[in-house]
Amino acid sequence: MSIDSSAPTNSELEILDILWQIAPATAREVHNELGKTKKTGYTTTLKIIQNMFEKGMLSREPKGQTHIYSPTLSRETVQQSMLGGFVNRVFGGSAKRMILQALGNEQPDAKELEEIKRMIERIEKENK
Amino acid sequence: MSIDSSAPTNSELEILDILWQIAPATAREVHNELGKTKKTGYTTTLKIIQNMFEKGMLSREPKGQTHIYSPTLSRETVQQSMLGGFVNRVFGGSAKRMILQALGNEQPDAKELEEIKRMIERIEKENK
DNA sequence: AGACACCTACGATAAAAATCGTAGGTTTTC
DNA sequence: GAAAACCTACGATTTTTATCGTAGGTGTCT
Repeated sequence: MSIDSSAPTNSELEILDILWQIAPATAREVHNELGKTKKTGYTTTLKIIQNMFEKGMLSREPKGQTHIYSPTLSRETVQQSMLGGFVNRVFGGSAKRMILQALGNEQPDAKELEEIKRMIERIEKENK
Repeated sequence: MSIDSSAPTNSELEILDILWQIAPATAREVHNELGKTKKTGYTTTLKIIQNMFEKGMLSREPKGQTHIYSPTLSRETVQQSMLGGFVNRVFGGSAKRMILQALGNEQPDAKELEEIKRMIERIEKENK
């Protein structure tokens, strides 16, 4: 068993990423988007989408002879749970260490730093 | 091909985690540590360690009839590259969005927030 | 020397993920 | 209404990861 059984695989994440932008959409539409950066067959995309539906990651509605798919979870929800798993696995559960490393390595620009600082100050006020 | 071909799998990461603490160490020693939280056989641990050696993730030296293993990359280096891959895959490359999400969800305590703020201010000074 | 304990290497198996081919059904178009 | 162009479902294959069993070597203890 995996650490987070609801974590999408990389291929699933690519599909979610597209669906979060264009949902509701058919498998064909997802595949066309995917085709811009990937060269796999249509049935491959379809199969992964069907697997995701089986797992409950996508919902679907029939339309004519095809299906229209949508993600069941929001981008934020999935990001949050994946972030939690990642921090646990890679940073021993310490979000602080992960953030410090990200700040050190990714060199965010001044505007981004300000935004992060504002976020921290807001949290500090809430905790007071 | 995966997005980051040097990314350790979860099992590999568990072993790295132990080796970063006790290296240099034999497969048996790693397995004993691992046994505290996992109940897999010794040959399983050994096989993963051998695969990691094949991939270049571990170096080893013979000692008597056994081998002594060490990670070839530091914890910080691996964390950094995994973090980069994760931000790309899950947050579309935006470290800022990832950090904001982490701050919002993980509820770090006041001391940690201060530490992060100090880090930001240090970076801001460097950029001036 | 014989028994026991330990080690390695190697291949077998299992499970999960990714990929594709094919068969069979609509819809569209001439 | 036949042909072309879609669609779906389903199974087969490949690849990767995880797991273990077994065969065989080296050393140790009595």
